[in-house]
Order: sequence, then C-alpha cells, then structure tokens
Amino acid sequence: MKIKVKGIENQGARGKMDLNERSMIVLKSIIENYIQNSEPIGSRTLSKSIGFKLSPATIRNIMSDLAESGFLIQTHTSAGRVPTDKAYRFYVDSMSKKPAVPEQIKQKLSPVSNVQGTPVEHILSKAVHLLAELTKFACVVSTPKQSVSRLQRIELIKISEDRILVILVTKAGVVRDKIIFVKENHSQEFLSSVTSFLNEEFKNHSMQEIREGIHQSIVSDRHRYHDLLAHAVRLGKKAFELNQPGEMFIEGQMNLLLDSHFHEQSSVKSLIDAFEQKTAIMKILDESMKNKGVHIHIGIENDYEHLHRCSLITASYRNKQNVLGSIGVVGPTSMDYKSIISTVEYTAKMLSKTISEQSYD
Amino acid sequence: MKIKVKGIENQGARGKMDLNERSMIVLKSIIENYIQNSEPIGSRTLSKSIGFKLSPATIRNIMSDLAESGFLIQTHTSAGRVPTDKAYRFYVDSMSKKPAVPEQIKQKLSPVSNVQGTPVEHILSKAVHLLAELTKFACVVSTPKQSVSRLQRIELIKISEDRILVILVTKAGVVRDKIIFVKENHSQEFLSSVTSFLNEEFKNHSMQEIREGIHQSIVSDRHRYHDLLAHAVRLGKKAFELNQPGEMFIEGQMNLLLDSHFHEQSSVKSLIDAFEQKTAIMKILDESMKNKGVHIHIGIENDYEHLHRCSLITASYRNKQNVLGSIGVVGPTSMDYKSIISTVEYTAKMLSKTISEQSYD
DNA sequence: TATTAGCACTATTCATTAATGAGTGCTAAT
DNA sequence: ATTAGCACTCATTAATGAATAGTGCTAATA
Repeated sequence: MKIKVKGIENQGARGKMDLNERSMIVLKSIIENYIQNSEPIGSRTLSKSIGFKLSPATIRNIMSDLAESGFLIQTHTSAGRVPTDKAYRFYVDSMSKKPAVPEQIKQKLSPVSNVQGTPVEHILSKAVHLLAELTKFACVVSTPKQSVSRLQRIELIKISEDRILVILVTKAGVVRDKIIFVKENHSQEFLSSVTSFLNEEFKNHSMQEIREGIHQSIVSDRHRYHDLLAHAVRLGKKAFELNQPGEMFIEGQMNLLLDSHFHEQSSVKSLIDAFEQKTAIMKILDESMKNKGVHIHIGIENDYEHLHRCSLITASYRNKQNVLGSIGVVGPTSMDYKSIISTVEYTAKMLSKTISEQSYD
Repeated sequence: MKIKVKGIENQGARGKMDLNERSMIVLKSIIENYIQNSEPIGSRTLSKSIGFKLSPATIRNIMSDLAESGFLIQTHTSAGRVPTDKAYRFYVDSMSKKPAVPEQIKQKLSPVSNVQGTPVEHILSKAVHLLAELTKFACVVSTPKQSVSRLQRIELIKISEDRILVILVTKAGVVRDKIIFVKENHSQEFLSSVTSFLNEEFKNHSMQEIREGIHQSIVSDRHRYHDLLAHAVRLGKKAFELNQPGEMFIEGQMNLLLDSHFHEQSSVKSLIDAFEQKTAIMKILDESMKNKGVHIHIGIENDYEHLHRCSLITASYRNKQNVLGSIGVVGPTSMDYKSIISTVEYTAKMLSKTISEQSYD
C-alpha cells in the first residue's frame, strides 16, 4: 500500500492530503516509535520526528481522533498515548510488502541446514533455538503430527518374553518408538513375518488411515495369512495406537523477562501459566498448519486469556508432501512485527527445505 | 548428628552447654528462619523463637562471633544478618538424617511410573516436569549417556539410494536414530546381512567399546565375510559415530522468577545466561553420575560464575546395569535443603525403578 | 566468667511534601 | 483547517522527617 503525500519535506507548501491518510501516517509513526522505544511519544516530539510539517496541536487533534476510534489509549490523562491491539492489527494488515530478510539473519540461521542426517527433532530444536536467539523472544515449534505423516517402515523387535519394541519411521523422517506388552511369547522370526506383512500392507499410508483401516485391510487379506493374522491384527492395533500427544519445544522463555513490557509482576505470572499449560499455544500452532503463510495473533485476539498481552507469529513447515508442524514466536504485542514476521517466515522456509531434503520421498 | 543440650525448655536451670554447640543451634535457627522467610532475623525475634532462654544480647554476641567466622554477613550496619554459603554448607553437612518423603509428594510423583512403554525421554521429561512443579524451582535432567549404554540392537534401513537410516537401541531402552550418507547403492538385502553381522558382533557391548574396537573385531573375523567386510566396516564406523552430545531437559525456569531471591535484575540476567549456555549445568550433572547419592553444590562452590547465587541438588538415575544420567534442581542458595534433597533423591529412585523395569536386561 | 539489661547509634523503610516536566485539552487567532 | 498559547493534570523525582528494626558497647549481675 503506497500512500501519496504531496508537499512532504516542503515547509512552505502545505499540500492537500486526505485526512484519513494523514492520520494513518501519524498512527504508523506512533506505533513504530512505540515498538522501538517502548514508551509513549508526545505530540511535540512526534511533530518533530514526522516527515512533514505538522504542529503539535494538529497532531494532538489527530491523536484525539485516533483515540476515539479505538486505535490509541491513554493510561491516564496527560500521559502519552499507546497503540491498542486494534492499532497493531491495522499496522500489520496495512504493512507494505515484507522487507527482505537481512543477510546477517540468514547467516545466523544457516546452521539449520547443517544438521542434516540428524533426527528431525534435532533440526527443530536447532531452529527454534536460533530463532529465539535472533528475536530475543520466546519461540515454540511443534513436532510433526503423527496422524498425517505416512509410513515408511515399521520394525518390531523382541525385547523380552512379553515386550516388543515398535519403531515407526515416517516418510517425513520422524522416528518414533514405543514398547508394547504382549501375553504370548512370539519368536523373533514370527515378528519378522508380521513386520514384513505390516510393511507391505501399510507402507505409504498415513497413520490415520492405518489406524482407521487396520481391520478391513487385514481381513480382506485373510487368505494369504493364517495364524499370523490374528496376532498381526492385535500387534498392529497396538503398534499404531496413538501414544504421543503433539509435542512442542520451547526456547527463550527467559528472554521475555528482559523485555520491558513484561516487567510487571502480574503479566509475568500470566506468561508462566501460559507456558506451563502448553495447550493454548499448541492449539495456535495447530491452527497455523491449516493455512499457508505467516499467521499473526495479536494480544486480545487470542482466545486464551493469559496470552492477551502477547502476540504470536507463526508459520508452518512442511516436507514435499505434507504440512508437518509449525514454528512461532511469542512476544509482547509491541514487538517489531516487520522484522519478526519475515524472520519467522524465513525460518519456516529453511526448516521446510532442510526437512524435505531428508524426507523419504 | 544429634546435639545434646541440657536445660532446654527450662527457664530456671541454665545448663552448661558447649558454646560451640549452642552457636550451632543459633546458626541453624537463623538459617532455617531465613530459608523460610527470605529475610534476616533480628536478635530479639530470634531470642523469642529459639527453643531455650537466651537474651537478645547474648544472641547478638553469638551472631557477632558467627559473622567473624564467616557464617553470617550483614549487608550493612544495622541490618539483620544473612547466612553465607559456608553456613549452608555447614547446615547440609550437619543435617540430621534426611526426613522421610511426605506421602503427598510420593503421590504427586507417582505418574512417573505410569508412563511405562513410552520412550525413555518421555519418562525423563515427565519426571523433570513433576519435580519442577513440586519444588517450584528450575529442574534439569540429562538424557542417558550414549557411551556407557550397551547395544541391544542395530537396524539399518534403506531410505533412498544414498541414504541409510540407522536405528540404535540400547539396553537402557533408549532409541537413537540418524541418517548416514553413502556412495554405494546397497540393496536392502545386503543391509540386512550387515545388520545381522553387526548385531551378532556387537550386541551387549558398550558404545564406547564398539567405537574403539570396531576395527580389530571386524578384522579378526575376516575369514567369515568377504565383500561384506569392507562395507560393514565403513557403515559400522559411520553408524556408531557419536553424533549427539548429551542432551538435557529443563523445566520450570520461570519458577525462579517468582522466587524473591531472584528479583534483582542482575541475578535474573545471570540465570538466563546459565540456562542459555547449558554446558555448565550439564557438567555438574555429568559429575554427579560418578558417585552415588545426592550431590549438593552451594552458590560459590560452583565453578561457573553465573551459578554463584544458585544451589544445585542432583542425583543420578540408573538401570540395573549402569548409571545413565542425572536429575537435579536449580534454586536459590536459600532453598529448603531438607525437603528438596529428599525429594530429588526420591525422584531419582523412582526414575531408576521405572527405567530399570523397562530396560532390556 | 558468662550473661544480661540498657542505652546510644545507624540504616532502612515509609509516608508526606514539593518541584519538575511531559503531555493533553481547549480556545482564540490565523 | 491549522496553529499558538495557556491552563491543567498526573507521573516521576528528590528531599524531608518520623518510625522501626537492628546492632555495638558498657556496666551491672548471677
């Protein structure tokens, strides 16, 4: 969005400008100043810092209007005005195209692609760690959802008489393991048969499909296997049971404490709660997987009350086939949206690239 | 350590007591009070709260002596006196036998044993989470050291032409995976041969041994395998290469912020650094694996400067065969050592029990 | 000789006050 | 429509003083 303004930088000529657009510029200046300095700017200072000539008094009028429309609030009479969540929303919505990611940031994120060959979890944790370091806020990333990823391979390993170690490898490159307890003492050979049966049968199917279809599929194949069948059904059901809820890595929580906006005791407590009980943030990350691009949740827009003073910037990452999870930043509503958004976007892109390259299809 | 004191609770008869022992009691009272209330206690108040009759003036003399011997410091004249790290050290060293773990705490930790069948990492993360919840401090746990654990099984799975997924299962029940890149395009069948060869050869050996002995062992077996050999050596070397440095889970960092002792800006910053760069804490956890029992590091005793205002209580956990890692609490030097120590000890015990039960030997 | 009472002294904390200053709102002039 | 000027508000800061909690020292005491 380009705003045309006549007479800028020209003291003498006062160009005609649409009031609306002018107040937008003022609003943006206020927001940007607040983002930078974390304290309200006065009409006088603003008048000086703004690009074109406008007296403090005029700016006061504009500010007054903006306050009336809900873009600004005063904490008390005669205090500077501070942007509301509505203002931030306007700001990000009307944001000119995201700026290019600075070379410096790209460089600092480059280690993400240097951890190829390591488990996906390591890549994620590397990425979220770097992102936290760069943004100086708290960052989160969700691990790939098991349900959507497709099976690459299953292994059943006999551990003891009554325990079998199940290893699931998904196309996305995620390895999950669990132990299942069985009553019968199967031989390793028998398990190998079941293993190859399950692999043949279910390779390339999503976990969800497998779980839903495990009965039908096996039943229809009845003629090929005999005593194997009953056991395979049982083992298979157990093996594919969803055991792990979505996980989430958090990094840089402490960063938030250094941020001036969270110095008040009450909001610190809120944040602790929000991170303690991870569900709310997890939900936002999940939501973010449904659509492409960067998602922005500003303060009060968040359903969860403890996050009302935070903004979340999230973006999903994927391999060639599926959206796997998402990564995001949790910071104060007055964060520097411009740079954070592009940094998150870039990180997600890097992540997708790295993971795709070592995905198994 | 039992201290015999005559005349306690008896105003009239002033029993003879060794001055030293009496001052110990005073010191302990001061420490315990400070642990509880986080603020210095005055001679007058102490005189009232102490078990036996002793005037404020006498207590002042004793306190003065204690200060001279380095057990107490005054932040400034006419402020109450506060225990030094030396005092805490005395306190924990002279502590009477650890109190039994309260039933309530046992109950709250019981979920640790309810996660059997899940990966070891989950058990650890559950334990450290609960510990943080109970102690209200930050808690850490190190994942099992790869080097000491012994091999249960290795699997090589062909992923693509040039990539092989290696899955290592240790006796301790830890599953590790990594991808290795190869130049030759091996068939899955060939990999199976290598797999069984490696399994036969190395099962029950520690990773360290395997890594060190992989040459000799294979060479001495030369007669049994032919072309397999060269590849097996290469693959084996790659597969067993140490790829992951010890990991560590952290929980409840935020708890520290609510603690009154860390409210000063400076010490918060220190803590952030300490957790950011995990090596120092990791080192203490590693150290703790060398000896049995609970380890206590008080403030200045820590090598790492950022931890000078913290105490760490750690204990190792193990399976039937090996010490695997350790778990610990990071809190202010004025923590309630009595209860924290026994809680950490109990948690480590629970952890050992749970992990032993699902270990593979 | 060890303990205690009493008193002088000191430093923190808290509430009050006054000065300062940044900022707005309104009105009249341009 | 814009601006200058002025009155007013409220937060922040520093200074003041009273109250408080604490020690150190000395002389009296058991």
